[in-house]
Amino acid sequence: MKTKTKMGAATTLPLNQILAGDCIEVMNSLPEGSVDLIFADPPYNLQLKGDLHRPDNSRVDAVDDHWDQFSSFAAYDKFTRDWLKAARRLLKPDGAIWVIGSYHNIFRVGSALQDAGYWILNDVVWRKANPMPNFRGKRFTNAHETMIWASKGEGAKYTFNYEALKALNEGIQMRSDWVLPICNGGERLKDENGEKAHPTQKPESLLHRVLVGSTNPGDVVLDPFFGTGTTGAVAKMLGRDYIGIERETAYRKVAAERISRVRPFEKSALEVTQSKRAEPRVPFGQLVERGMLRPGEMLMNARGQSAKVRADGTLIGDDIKGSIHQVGAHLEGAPSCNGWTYWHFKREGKVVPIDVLRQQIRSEM
Amino acid sequence: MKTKTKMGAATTLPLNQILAGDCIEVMNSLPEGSVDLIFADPPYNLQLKGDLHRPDNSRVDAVDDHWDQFSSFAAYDKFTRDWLKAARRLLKPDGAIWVIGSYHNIFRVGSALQDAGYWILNDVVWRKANPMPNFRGKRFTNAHETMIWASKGEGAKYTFNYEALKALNEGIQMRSDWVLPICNGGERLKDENGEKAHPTQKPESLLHRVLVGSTNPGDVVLDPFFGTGTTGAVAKMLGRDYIGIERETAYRKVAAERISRVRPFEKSALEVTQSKRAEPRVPFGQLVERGMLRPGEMLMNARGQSAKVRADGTLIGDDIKGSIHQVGAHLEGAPSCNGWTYWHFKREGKVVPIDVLRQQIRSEM
DNA sequence: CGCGCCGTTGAATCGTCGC
DNA sequence: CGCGACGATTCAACGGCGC
Repeated sequence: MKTKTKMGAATTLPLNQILAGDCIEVMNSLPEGSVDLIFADPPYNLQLKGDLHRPDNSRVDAVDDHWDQFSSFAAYDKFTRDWLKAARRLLKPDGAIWVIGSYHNIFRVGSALQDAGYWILNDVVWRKANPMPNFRGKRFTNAHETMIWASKGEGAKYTFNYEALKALNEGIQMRSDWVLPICNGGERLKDENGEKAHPTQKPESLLHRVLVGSTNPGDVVLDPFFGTGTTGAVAKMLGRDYIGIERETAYRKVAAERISRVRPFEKSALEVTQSKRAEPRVPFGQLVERGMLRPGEMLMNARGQSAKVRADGTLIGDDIKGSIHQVGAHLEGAPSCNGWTYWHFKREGKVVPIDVLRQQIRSEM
Repeated sequence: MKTKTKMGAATTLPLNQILAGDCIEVMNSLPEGSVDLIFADPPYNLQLKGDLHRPDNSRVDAVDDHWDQFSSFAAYDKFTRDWLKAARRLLKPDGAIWVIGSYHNIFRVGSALQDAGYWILNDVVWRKANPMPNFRGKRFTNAHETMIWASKGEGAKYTFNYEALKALNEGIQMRSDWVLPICNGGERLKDENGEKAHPTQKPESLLHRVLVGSTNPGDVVLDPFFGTGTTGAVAKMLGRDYIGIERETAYRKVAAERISRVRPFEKSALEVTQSKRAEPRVPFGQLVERGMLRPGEMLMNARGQSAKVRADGTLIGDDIKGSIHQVGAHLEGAPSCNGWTYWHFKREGKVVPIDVLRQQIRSEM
């Protein structure tokens, strides 16, 4: 696994390392536009009675009056806006960000994301298969957390491996609610005393879905609140490069040991079901040029209507000339039409979609 | 059913009526501290542009109504803060509020609630059993909406009928994620032309759970964005008093007719919420995400043929890629194959069908 | 009457490339 | 940046109709 190999705009990108320090300062020291994906699990230490600290570690005396409550939100908002701004600088133009939180902080985070210019693509609910019950019976069992997935701005491109996620879900497109168990059992990291090493360790299954869905092998994934390194561990498994930032020495130690034990999956297993969009374009005219279809030959649609192939790869119907797509759309009175699946030709008595010929060309490429 | 009977702090409370006008002005005309619960379904500010077509080229009937148009986030925020302030004035000290929204607006709403001094009790996810798919394959199916439940402030009392909800949930503590179908079929109200009367009518099952859980019979429930009156209809069924506020004459008319047809204490709404579930579907990909099977690992059939597991939950054999079922069917030359019983993996020298892993997941759900 | 097939529909921020 | 061309893309529920 490579370390310190990719060059950024200004300085070297420290790949597959856990950087020590405050995430905002560290992010500001990294080269602009160098990261494909950010996954962030920021602290949400709001409203925790008895042990309330602001994100800057100053202690909050009391939250029993309205003013102090507001000041606490204001401090959290400032912290959120600051780290989101630093994160935004690091993202490539076509990069994306995931942030996870609960009702204590996710509304602050979502608003700050929108205000900073990020473009929300989905909010995704992690529905915990085995949440902790609400012991006092005063509220609903808090059985989910919310993730926000956002691109760098409206109109920005982003990576979405639609077909791979659909495959993960056995052929049905992946929904915005994910049912996954919380992290426990052997996956839950323990410290020297046998206590859990981190209070909110995220399950690897969650990161697996995030990274399979919104990155490609070789992409750089940054986690500014690395904790015990679930993001790094799954990135390594999946052949992605990671950069972790973590303030606490104890977490960095646990994370480094954990990741060193991870064995990456073999490369061939990382190739994932591809979308047709990724396939090379084949102009319809090539079918004519190659003699797979002859000028003058008739194509048919499902309703038995036909159009004639011309030497330049256009079709001519009763009252329209144009591409396979245009003539199809015209006949259907539809705004658009995929001519490849719409039109058929006859060979040895059988009616075959012309897409078969395109597949043949692609397989030879 | 009573109307205009309860006395507020200053003036008469107009019970079981639909008030015409802007909700902020109307709320400001009602007596302070007079309402037990507010349920609000404000405009979502969807920001839709252009048309969207299904793969069959039919056009999606978008929510493009004038009431959902805002010029900016700032304008939406001002609107939200204003109506939340007016609502807060109306609430009794031990009252509570529910607001529903999607990722377009819910983060603005949640932040505004917190800033106004409300105390969030839960965020509750409505997981739609039958959402509209993502037709272009560019994002996750937007399969849920989010509701925020908040008391008037930290430490305020609020109504929570724990046992009633537990009973509704077959004896298990009610969770923060509710699986309910969207409103269609006979429940969906139509106008004179047979078109849907309102673009975003909420299902009665949703309101049923909200009102059973957070009000008592005789409580006053206010809905400032009444629409076609689902809140009023369910309140009447359950023996609660309602106050609706709605700007659009057409919606008020439909709502009034609808509510007049409601018989109180009908049990039908109860039946709606309790749909018996078949065994939950477990996608094979979950075994991979959860680390029960490793990408790169080999599965075997009874004849000793094998295929390799990939990171997206597909298999790759000698000459075929696809789902566990597809690859199995291919190897057998059969039209179909149950991959769950067909494929086996090795653990500690023993060969085990993968269905064992599926059973394990189901037992955790 | 029942079953299966077909058409319709739902709070949707739903392309990308080349010229 | 605008414009035109290419061409990719859907799940569950319900109602109506035909057999």
